[in-house]
Amino acid sequence: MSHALITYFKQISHLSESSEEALKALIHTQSIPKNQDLQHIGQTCKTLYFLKSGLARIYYFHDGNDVTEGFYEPFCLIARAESLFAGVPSKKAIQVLEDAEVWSISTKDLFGLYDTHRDIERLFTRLFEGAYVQTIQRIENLQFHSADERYQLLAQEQPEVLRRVPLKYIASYLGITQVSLSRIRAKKS
Amino acid sequence: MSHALITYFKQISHLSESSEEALKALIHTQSIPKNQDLQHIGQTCKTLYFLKSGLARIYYFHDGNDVTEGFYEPFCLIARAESLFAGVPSKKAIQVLEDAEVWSISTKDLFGLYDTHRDIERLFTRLFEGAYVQTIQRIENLQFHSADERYQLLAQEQPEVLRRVPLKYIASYLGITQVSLSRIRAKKS
DNA sequence: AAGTTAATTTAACATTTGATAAATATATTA
DNA sequence: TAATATATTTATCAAATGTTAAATTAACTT
Repeated sequence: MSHALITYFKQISHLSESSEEALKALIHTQSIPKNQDLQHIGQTCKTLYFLKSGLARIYYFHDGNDVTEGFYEPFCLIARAESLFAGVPSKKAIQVLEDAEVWSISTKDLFGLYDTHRDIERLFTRLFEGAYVQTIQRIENLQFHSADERYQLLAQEQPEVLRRVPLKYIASYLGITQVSLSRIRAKKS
Repeated sequence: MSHALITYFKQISHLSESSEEALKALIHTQSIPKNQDLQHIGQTCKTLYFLKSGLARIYYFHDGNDVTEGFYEPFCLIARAESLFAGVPSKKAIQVLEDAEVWSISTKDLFGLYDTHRDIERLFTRLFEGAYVQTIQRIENLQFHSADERYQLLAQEQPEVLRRVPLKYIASYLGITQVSLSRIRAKKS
């Protein structure tokens, strides 16, 4: 029986039959209702998530304000890498924005497979490299584009987010206030 | 004879005697004069750099303007990861800001050691994880701090940069104009 | 050292974005 | 459906940052 997540993994990096089975055994599936946290602020990141359906965000509080760090669509690796790799509690939470089906993998279990299954190690190294590259590109975006341009870029890269996510979450992701975002949208139409 | 870079590596992650030797054999040393590019725009990243002395930056052009992406001090991994991991030419260059001694390692040679020297693979995975974590933290900084706050943060984290780097490079790193930066500094004193 | 170039500061004004509050629209619940 | 809570837009004014140009300072060259 093929597993959609494993199928996706195999597009990223080759997996042996045995690695495929070993990895499949680690994947848990959960249903999470809209607006619920998948991981809370203060927990150390020890689980990797992938959405089967729905939409999620990572958020934190800055001076009491809710700030969205990123939006995540199905099959995209969701993890708080700054906590995972530093081994410290995360100031960020993962929240599901719609009723969602979620796949999760314990990092402890996963890393335990690295010694005997190098292809699995390679796969996840690749996934994290991809996430790293996206993070670099996001800096370019934040560093030298106006709020307006950042909005256009989001519209290009994650159009679903604009359609399905409340503006208040989008505004902080773009680094502006809701009011500013509302103005930017008003100019378009 | 101990090699300063290897000594640094061993603080990050354990290396066997043989890995230490294999790695040492890959390290090249060069002297680069002030303001010279170590890698040019358009080249695909195939070399990792570490400064023995001096100071460097990664920069690119946005709408004809020189934008500094980051500053690098001795022993810090310098690479254009978005090019290395995607295998595409980089829009960014690496420039030395002072006369510098540079260690370099070919990624092809390095990756060739991964199969036989897992501790080397682990070491570099760690180095890139560290760079990734820093990139995430930089986003937090850019996303919700004023120009003033971003300047203070740089002063805390890389005070040497403020002392030794021309303001024009610092301004674009902070995502503001030179004139704005000058104003911010004027307020302090 | 004088002359030249480059870097930094200052000033004046324009534009963008923030803050606050009120008005409107949309979604949720009894 | 009515009532209530949430989300979004609009308006006004204040603050931050951008743009351009000129003045000053520092660095480099002959």
